[in-house]
Amino acid sequence: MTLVRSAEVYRRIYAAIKKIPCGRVATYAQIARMAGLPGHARQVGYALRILKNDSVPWQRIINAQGKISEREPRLKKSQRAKLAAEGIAFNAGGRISLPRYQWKPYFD
DNA sequence: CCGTTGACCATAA
DNA sequence: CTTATGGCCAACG
Repeated sequence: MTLVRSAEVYRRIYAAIKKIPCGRVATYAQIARMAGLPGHARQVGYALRILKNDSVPWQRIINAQGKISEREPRLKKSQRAKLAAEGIAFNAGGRISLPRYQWKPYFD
C-alpha cells in the first residue's frame, strides 16, 4: 500500500510538527515516526525544505545529535534565534540537550 | 528509466 | 572530539 506520493503524507508531517509545544524540540526521525512513516527521516527534511513561510514551527526540528542541521549559515542563525527566543539553551558546541528539551508526547 | 542527491541516522574507528 | 561507512528511500534531472 503506497501511501507515499500523496500530499497527505506532507500534511501528516506538518500536523505532527504543529503539535510540538513552544520551548520543546523534536528530531527528524521522531517526526517521521509520529507521522506514521518510520525510517523516513529524510522525507521530513524534504517536507521542511519546501516550506515558504512559518505556518509550521519548523525551527523546532533538529537532528539526532541535538544540533541544527547543515544549511545556509544565514538560515541556521535564524533557526537558532527562534529557538533561543523560546527559551531553549545551547551549550558551547551549539548543541541542544535532547534529554532536557525533546518533546515527549506522553508527558507534554 | 536510472544515477545522483539530500534540513537523516546509528555505529565504528 | 572528528570523519567514515553503510543504510535508508523519495524526489529530482
